[in-house]
Amino acid sequence: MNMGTDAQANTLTTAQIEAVEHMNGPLLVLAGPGSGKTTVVTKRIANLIAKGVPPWQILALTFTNKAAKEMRERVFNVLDSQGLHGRGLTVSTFHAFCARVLRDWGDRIIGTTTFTIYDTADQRSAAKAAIRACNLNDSNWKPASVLSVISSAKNKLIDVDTFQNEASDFYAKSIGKIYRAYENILRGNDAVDFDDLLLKTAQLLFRDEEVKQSLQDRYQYLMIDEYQDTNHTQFVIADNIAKNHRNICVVGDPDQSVYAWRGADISNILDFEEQYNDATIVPLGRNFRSTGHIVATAAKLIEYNSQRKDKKLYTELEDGHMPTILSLEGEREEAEAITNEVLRLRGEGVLLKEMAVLYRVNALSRVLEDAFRTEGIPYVVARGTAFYARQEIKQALSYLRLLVNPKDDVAFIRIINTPTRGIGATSINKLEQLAQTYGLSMLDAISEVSKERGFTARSVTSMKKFATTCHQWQVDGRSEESLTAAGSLADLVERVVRESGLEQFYSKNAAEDDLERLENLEELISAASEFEERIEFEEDNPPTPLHMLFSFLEHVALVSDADAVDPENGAVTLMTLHAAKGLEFDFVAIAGLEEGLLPHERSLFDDTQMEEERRLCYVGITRARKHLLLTNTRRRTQRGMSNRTMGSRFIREMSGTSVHEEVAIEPWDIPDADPPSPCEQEITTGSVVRHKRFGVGKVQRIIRRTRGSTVTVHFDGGVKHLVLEYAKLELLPPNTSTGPNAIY
DNA sequence: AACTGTAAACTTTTT
DNA sequence: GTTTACAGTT
Repeated sequence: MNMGTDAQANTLTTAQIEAVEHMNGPLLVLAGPGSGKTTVVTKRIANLIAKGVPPWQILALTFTNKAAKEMRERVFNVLDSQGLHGRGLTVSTFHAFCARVLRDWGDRIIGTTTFTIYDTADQRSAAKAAIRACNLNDSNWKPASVLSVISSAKNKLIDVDTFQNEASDFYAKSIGKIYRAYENILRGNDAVDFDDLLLKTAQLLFRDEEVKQSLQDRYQYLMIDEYQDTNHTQFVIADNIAKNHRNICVVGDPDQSVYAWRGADISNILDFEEQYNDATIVPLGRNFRSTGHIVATAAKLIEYNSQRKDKKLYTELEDGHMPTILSLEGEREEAEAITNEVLRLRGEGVLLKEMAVLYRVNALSRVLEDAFRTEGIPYVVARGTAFYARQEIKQALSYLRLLVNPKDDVAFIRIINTPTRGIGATSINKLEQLAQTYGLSMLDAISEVSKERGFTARSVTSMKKFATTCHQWQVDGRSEESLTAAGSLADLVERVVRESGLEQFYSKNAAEDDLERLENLEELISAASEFEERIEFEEDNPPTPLHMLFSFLEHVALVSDADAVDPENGAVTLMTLHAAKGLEFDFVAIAGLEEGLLPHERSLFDDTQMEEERRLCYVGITRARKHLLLTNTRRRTQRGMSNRTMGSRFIREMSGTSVHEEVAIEPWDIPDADPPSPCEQEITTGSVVRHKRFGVGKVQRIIRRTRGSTVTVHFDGGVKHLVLEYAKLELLPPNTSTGPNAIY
């Protein structure tokens, strides 16, 4: 597995050379998949340095830590070969960069530089508390949906004041109130969420001339990768840094924009020419990665998107193997077909680390994992975030967070009684009240706890002991002794795991999952130790364990799934299509090409979302260098229910001279063990069907087409013409009576 | 206060 | 099929 194409060795195309040698002024590189984008970016950075730009004046922003790491390594390699060095060069993710800015200047905008970064679960707790604080019913106001509104506001640079000013209806006004309460909670806890990292940095650039000057002066050259996936707030940050020198280079591909749902604003890349009207534009259309049939298939698919600039994608590589589309009976068979292909290709000498299986939703990984395990094929699931979401890890991290940020009440509440130490819900509520009235953090409020205030003797003792332990950790984390001690971060983490009682708590039972939790805690300690070894710091200014802990917690908060992809591993990678962006493999399998899965059901009725699904599929296809296998099933079990499926429209769109279609199961060959229920029989004239909205009706007429068959159904409420594919009609036994109250 | 079992909701994708 | 929330029991 590799990022970027090395295949082209040292010869660059004219277009690539133009991009590499461009120095000053805005530059837009429109880089199709496999067009040597990473090569161009790395060589361009190296070229800037070779031409005398000090490395520390260059800022390169990527999407994942893994991409940043890879880019940094490749730049350093190029520099090494030229006898140059890149010390001080900043290659970072957008979020990590903003976190660093706020570590330096955060006191000017959020009142602290020692903030905690809240993850999704922490955000949910804060949002719940905010909803409660507004006296709103949290069954009507779901934390998740409220948060998504707040998040998309923040991604558009809309702060609380603006939001409330613009709120006109009851709904928006209520959300505005929750937004404000949520912000108050975060500020009170010295915490930021993911979106705050961007929003607060952008605001800082607006409001604080000194910060703006400092950043503008330092970063004379700005480079942004995956520009099609940046949101408006990110644009504002970049624009403000580059405003004066205008040395901004953005690289991206509108056809690979797959994060609109997360606030990515495709107009950032589409309007770049207008924003920077003297921009040089370099299109890279030649694909160096994939063989001819694969490129042709991808090109064919993406042409179905209407909202796009036509861009030719071509290759001069040989045609190679045809992509195979394979239809299987169920997901077990699908997984088996994929492992079979993996084994076959391994026999041909393809390395396992050069193979990947991609899917639309994480839930699909389970069956695939089973198949890989039974076949004994090494595999890695790219799910970097999952580890840190485990309860025992979250608990350990909460202890660590409280250590560096005593105001973090969300962390406090999570661990004050884990492991159980006799402090129940009532005591915690009372403590919360107490903290509120005194304007203290919950941890600090413990000093005000007493029997006179209505706490039980047991809880008072427990709480005081808890506070003392936390305090001791803080003191030791700052101590001079451990300041220079090697392994101090890992030691600190280990100590907290032990002294918090977590270790003992999970050692008590011999239960299998407790054993696993213990192992995970061990793994957290090794992760800390690994982090410690890797981190770079100025020699004259070694960090205290507490500082190290800050960086570690920040690192942990900003990992992405794709970061878990280990190029050294001799294993097949399993991951979502989203996580696969920017990667490439010799062999790629994409599972679940079915209507409702890819494209996902939530995109079926929205053209814009449908186009994003198509781009996602396009991204998947273009990850493959030589071998591509696309699979689907006739029936799939989801949420414990087995359902019939329909082949993805994308298959139809791709099929043609460049792909090879196979049906492993004949359409009528449905296994006897699982006889068809009435619902699975075909709808014909006279069939009685049920529609979600219109109720039960009788089919009067069917017009069959390869695409978009229509049915005319006589419902009680009238005659309707429906597109069979979309209507999701449920077939009922022929003699069912029709009518509004008819029950199957 | 702590633990146990059952009901309900739930998954798109993620920094 | 999995996770979370809540009610009921000790």
